[in-house]
Amino acid sequence: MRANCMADVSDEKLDRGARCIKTLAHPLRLKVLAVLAGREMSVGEILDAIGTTQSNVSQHLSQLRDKGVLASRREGNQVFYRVRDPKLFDLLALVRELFCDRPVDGWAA
Amino acid sequence: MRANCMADVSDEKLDRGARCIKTLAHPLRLKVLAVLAGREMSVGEILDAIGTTQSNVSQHLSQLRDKGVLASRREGNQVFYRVRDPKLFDLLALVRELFCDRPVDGWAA
DNA sequence: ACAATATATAAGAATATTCTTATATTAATG
DNA sequence: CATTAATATAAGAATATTCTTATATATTGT
Repeated sequence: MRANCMADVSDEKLDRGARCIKTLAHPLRLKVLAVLAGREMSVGEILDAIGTTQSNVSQHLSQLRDKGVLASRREGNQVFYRVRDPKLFDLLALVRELFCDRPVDGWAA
Repeated sequence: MRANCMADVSDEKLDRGARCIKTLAHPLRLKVLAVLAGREMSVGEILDAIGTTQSNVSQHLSQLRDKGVLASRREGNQVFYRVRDPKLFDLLALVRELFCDRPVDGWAA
């Protein structure tokens, strides 16, 4: 049954699926997820860790939150982001396993 | 250790990872994968199942093959494509699990 | 209320992806 | 070898994404 789990998927669902996957398909967003692995961080901390403009980080964070990948929480002046579901890292590990020659090395050719 | 599996990933590797994920991030390419679940198919058969131009399908198939998602085999006049690693469907199932409210329903809001 | 800090949003320029159209390649057949 | 069928490739137009710059909003402290 596994092999057939994708049969008869409607075009609309394929669109939504593609949009979801697209959410993960950007180096800065992957870096955000890497940095957020395990812990919660404020936008400022993420900004320091990532290295781009404040506006750019903010936009990527919004995108990740809008798609349900991240959750956020305001505390006074700051906003903290976290990965909503740790299964996400299983997914990313699977991506590596599938696309990498030598998984230990990280993302591959 | 799981939560930290993405720490210290180089920018270059993030780029490659994003490109890999991007390969899956298109409705027509997802549809190709759905259609190819389990079986091997010729370009012509895929074309019939997908519904777009011959050129367009061919380009998406190339992209999927170049990234290692699909493998191809020529037999006389025709070229047959297949999913290289069935783990791909585990990955897609995880995407659904993560992004869908009701997984049974398919890709979700 | 005002200034300072942290974050978000808007608008458009820069860039990348996708699609369309036309043409090329490859293999089979008469 | 000319023709047909199947698939691939090239070039550019159409479209979508990302980044930059400027500005807005929210919260805290004075």
